[in-house]
This record gives sequence, structure tokens and C-alpha cells, in this order.
Amino acid sequence: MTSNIGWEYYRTFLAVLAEGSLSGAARALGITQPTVGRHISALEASFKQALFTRSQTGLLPTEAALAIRGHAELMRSTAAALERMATGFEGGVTGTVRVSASEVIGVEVLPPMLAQLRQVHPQLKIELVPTNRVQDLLQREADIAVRMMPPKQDLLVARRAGEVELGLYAHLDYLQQHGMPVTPADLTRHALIGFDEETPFLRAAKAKLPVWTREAFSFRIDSDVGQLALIRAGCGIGVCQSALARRDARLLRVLPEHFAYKLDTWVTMHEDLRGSPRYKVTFDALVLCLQAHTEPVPES
Amino acid sequence: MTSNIGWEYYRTFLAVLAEGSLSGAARALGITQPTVGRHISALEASFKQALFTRSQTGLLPTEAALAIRGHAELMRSTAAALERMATGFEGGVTGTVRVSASEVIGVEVLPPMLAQLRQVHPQLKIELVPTNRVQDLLQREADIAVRMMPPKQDLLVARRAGEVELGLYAHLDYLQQHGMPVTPADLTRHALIGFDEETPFLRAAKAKLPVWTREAFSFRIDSDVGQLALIRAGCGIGVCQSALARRDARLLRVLPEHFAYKLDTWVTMHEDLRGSPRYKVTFDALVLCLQAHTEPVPES
DNA sequence: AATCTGCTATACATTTATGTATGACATCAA
DNA sequence: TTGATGTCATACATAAATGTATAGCAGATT
Repeated sequence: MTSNIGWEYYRTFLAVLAEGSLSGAARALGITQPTVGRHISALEASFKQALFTRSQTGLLPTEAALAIRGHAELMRSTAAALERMATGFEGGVTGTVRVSASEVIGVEVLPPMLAQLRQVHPQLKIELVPTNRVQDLLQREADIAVRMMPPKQDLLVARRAGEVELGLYAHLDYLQQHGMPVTPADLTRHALIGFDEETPFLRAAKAKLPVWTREAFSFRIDSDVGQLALIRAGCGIGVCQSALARRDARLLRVLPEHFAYKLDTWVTMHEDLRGSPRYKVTFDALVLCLQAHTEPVPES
Repeated sequence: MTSNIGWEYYRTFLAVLAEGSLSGAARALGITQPTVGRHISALEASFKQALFTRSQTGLLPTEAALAIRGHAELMRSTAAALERMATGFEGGVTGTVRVSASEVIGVEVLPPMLAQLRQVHPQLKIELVPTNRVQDLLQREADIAVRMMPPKQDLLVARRAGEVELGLYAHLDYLQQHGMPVTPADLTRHALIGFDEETPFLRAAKAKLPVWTREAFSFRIDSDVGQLALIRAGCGIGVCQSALARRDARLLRVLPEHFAYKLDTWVTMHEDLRGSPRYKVTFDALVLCLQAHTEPVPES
């Protein structure tokens, strides 16, 4: 008794949810407003349930609409993943691979490696998704993910790529002006750069360095790239990957013996992508790249 | 640049994969053969990739078709889950809940509880999926699952419902005819009932009771219900939940001090189902039922 | 107050998808 | 061999979905 609700309609449903109006969804989808209206009506008729409370200023989703949103989104990302896998299957390294990584990794570490990879495989297309959300792989939002924690799911292929060291850093200009802290307590007199949201990482950092609390931050920004930019601009003291700070001689380590934190780096992908060469090639290249990045450099 | 491949076509694709022919898929879907052919052609055109090698005796899936199968199936189960969630959302306990449990639990333990549940909530519909596969929840093949192992995934709501005790049992008739074993070594002279496939459980059992190997089994069957039936019929000695064996006074424990095994029981469901009352009601009822089932009875 | 813009809903035309009918070919059984 | 059955492919008719045009309404702007 497989029911007969068109899967297509869920795509329209998501657009209405995102745009907030039938007309807006129609524009976004490249179809017309009456069609969108008919799709929503069809869904509501099938479900015997209102999905939106209509008004002339737009549509407001009902509780039911919000409840099924997650499922509809999973359908969308699954459809996207399916297309990625289906296109460019003729054996060579062709087609699109979607890589998810933390912002700072995606912006500072991966680009050179991706450029090189594309030089070797010109047919390969890369979609880079810089995000700190972890759940992508299960939702099929990305094919391969670079993560700072071991995978909890066992239908994933995972490889450890070393560990990145985090430390406190500040720009030379800033330190010349404000002085180099010598004890953790000195930090209270400095401009600190940190996250806005309470993250598990932040709690861990707080345990090591009691001064490092949300209230103490002069700059609060939920983006590691943003933090790095602030550090580089000499705004204050912040957490940064040592391997990145090392690239700029004017970024100096602050309180190295009081704050050091290491994060495991993992590259993961779905098991069922193993068969297709382009995923394997990208996966291996990512592992190599990150191993190089996390490799401790000898003191020179 | 959201591509324009119709999601509907994946449903047709799955039917062709399952039936092995356009005509068969058409019959299964209640549409006509030319339509099915057109859908497949449309997919192949979009992917620039053959999905089936056509012959007059049927269609053979290509490697590409097999590769995207998993994704298409995820879309189907997601669509089904979405419909389940969307229908019967008017606050009360209405609509369908899909419960997955091991065969023996589904057949021997749950039915009375489900009957009672439906007496309290007549509008509730239950789909029972008796299977030993674990992966259902992530694939949205079931809403709630009863499992014998703690959940590894963290977007699940999970509650422990006690532990079931497993022991060796045989029917009185069998034991009168063949005698009661007194040492583990005696088992070699008996008819043993066990699994056909090597499972983690089997390996664990082997560690405790070296005799308990696949080669020693006189009856090999990959169904716990089937094993129970064989034990009840007096075919030999097999593993069975003590709580089930206790119901029939003619089922006697064999070598109780040499073989005892306890399995944690967990009831799990997706986080996002918590909002809808019917899932919560069913979840709670399952937990209660299994707690009663796993509760050790006082010796009388 | 009047006008403009943006939204939904409806009537009608058109395009698109589906169904019907049939042909060509292969396989199996008598 | 011959007929029966099952398959896919194609031409044509029909049904269904979409697009076009327009009306009606609410809020913002002048």
C-alpha cells in the first residue's frame, strides 16, 4: 500500500518554508506561483493537515510543517548526494565531490591541496562546505568530512590524520603595545578573542585556563576564521592552530606552557562511496594534506 | 544551481531494480510500461550514464545503478517516515508508528502489549517490523526500535529497559529421551540448535562455552523464533530467553551454572519524533513492557 | 487619502506527461 | 517447427500538470 504522495512536492514544500511565501518559492524554483500553491494544497490534502496558515503577507508554517521539515531536508540532501554519485561514474576521476571542513581548515589549509588535486584530475569538481557542524555526513550534506573528533558512526570510513596543536597567539604589534603576559592572571588585562557560543571546546579550555571565559572576551565571534583575522590584525590574544601561526613570523605564542591543547584530526566518508574512484582519490589527498599540516615541525 | 532531476523518478528506478523489468515495475507501481521506460530514460539522460543494460528478457542494472541504489532507498524510507509523521498530527494519539524489534521479541513479547496499547488508543496504528538488523533507525525504516545493544548514535532518544537473561533450554520430552547433560562436555552427545551465520553473539557464546560452535549444531537456523520453535518441539538444546522459557513448565534449563548470558535491552527513537504524542506514548509503553519482561521473577 | 507593491486565489490556454494500442524480438514448451 | 508468453520500443490519443492573465486584498509609502 505504498501511498501516492509525490516526492516532488517536498521540494516545493522546502522552498515555501525557506522563502515564506508561495510567490517567493515560485521564483526560487523557477516555476509559477499557482503551481506552488497547488503543490502545497495537494500535500495538505494528502496529510489531511494544514501545513501553513495563509495570509496575504505570506505563509506561516504550522507545527506539522516544522515537524516534517527535517525529513524533507534529508530527502533533499539525499537526492543531491545521489546525483553527485550518479554523474561521472565512467571509471575515471570525474564529477563532483563535496568536502566539509571547519572554516579555518577550509580557508587556510585545504585550498592549495585542492588546487593541486585538480591539476592532477582536471575533470574533478570540488564543492567546499566550510562549517563547524558535525552532522553533515549522516544527512548526506557532504561526501567527505574533515573533523576534529573521532567518528561515532560505524558506517563511515575514517582515517586519523594526526593532531593539530592549539595555542594562544597574538600579533607582534599588539604585544609591543600591550606587553607580553607572563602569568595566566595577566590575561585579565588584555584584549581576548573567543567564541560567542558555549561550546564543548570552550568548556575544556576553561578547565585549563580559568581566565578563558566568555565574559572575559573583548571580541566574541563564532567563526575561527574571524578569530584568526582578528589576531592577525593585532586586536588581541586568541586561540589559533600553531601550524597556521607559524606561517607568519609576526604571530607570537603567548603563555605556551600554560595553554596547549591538541585536537585529533579525522577524515571520514560514507562506506558506500568507496567504490567510486573520485571519492577515494579525494579522501587520500585530504589525509595526506592534513598529515602534512599536523606534522610537528622540528625546531630550527 | 539546484538540478532538475525529478525525485519521482527514483521511486520508479527502485521498482525497476526490484522487479528486474520495465513491465514488472509498471505493474508494481500501477502505471504503464512506456511511462516506466521514459522515467529510466530521463534519469539516464540526466546522469549521462546507462543505468540498465536492456534486453528483451529484462533489464540488468549497471554498476552505476547499484551504486545509487542505497541513496534511492534512503529517499524512499525518508518519504515513508515523513508521511507517517505528517498524518495524524492533530494532537491526539493518531496515525501510524513503525516499531522494529528482534523477531522473538516481536512475536513473543510485544503483541499483548500492543493490543493493550491499541485498546487505550484505538486511533493508533502499529507497524511491526521483526528483524535483527540494527541499522533501521538511521535509514528511517522504523520510528522506534527495540535493540539488544546500546545505541551508538547521539541523535537518538534511548532508554534502557533492563536486561534479558539467556540460557540453554530443552523440552522435557527431549530430556527424558536423551538425558540431562551435567557437564559442558556432555553437550557433544546432544542435538544442539544454533545460528547459521557467525554473529558477534555467537562468538561471545563460544568464549563461555567452547562446545557451542557452528560445527556442533544439529540444527542451524538464522531466526531466533525458529530456534524457539525447535526447542519447544523437543528437537534439542538451544539458547532461549529465560523469561520466555519460564512460560512453559516443560521447558527446562540446561547447565544453568555453565551458560548464562545477559543482554541489555534498549528502546530507541529519533529525537525529532519526541514532539508527536503517538511516538512518545508508544515509546513509553514499550519501555514499560520490556521492563516487565526483563524483570527477574522471584523464585517461588 | 491615494498609490504602490506584494501576496493569494481563480479562470482559461497550453504544454507536458501519461495511457492505449500495436509491432518486433527473444525465450520456453509442446 | 510452431505457438504462447513475456519483453522493450514506438505512434497516437487522452489526461494531467503547468503557465498566463487577472482579480481581490492587505500593508507600506507618498
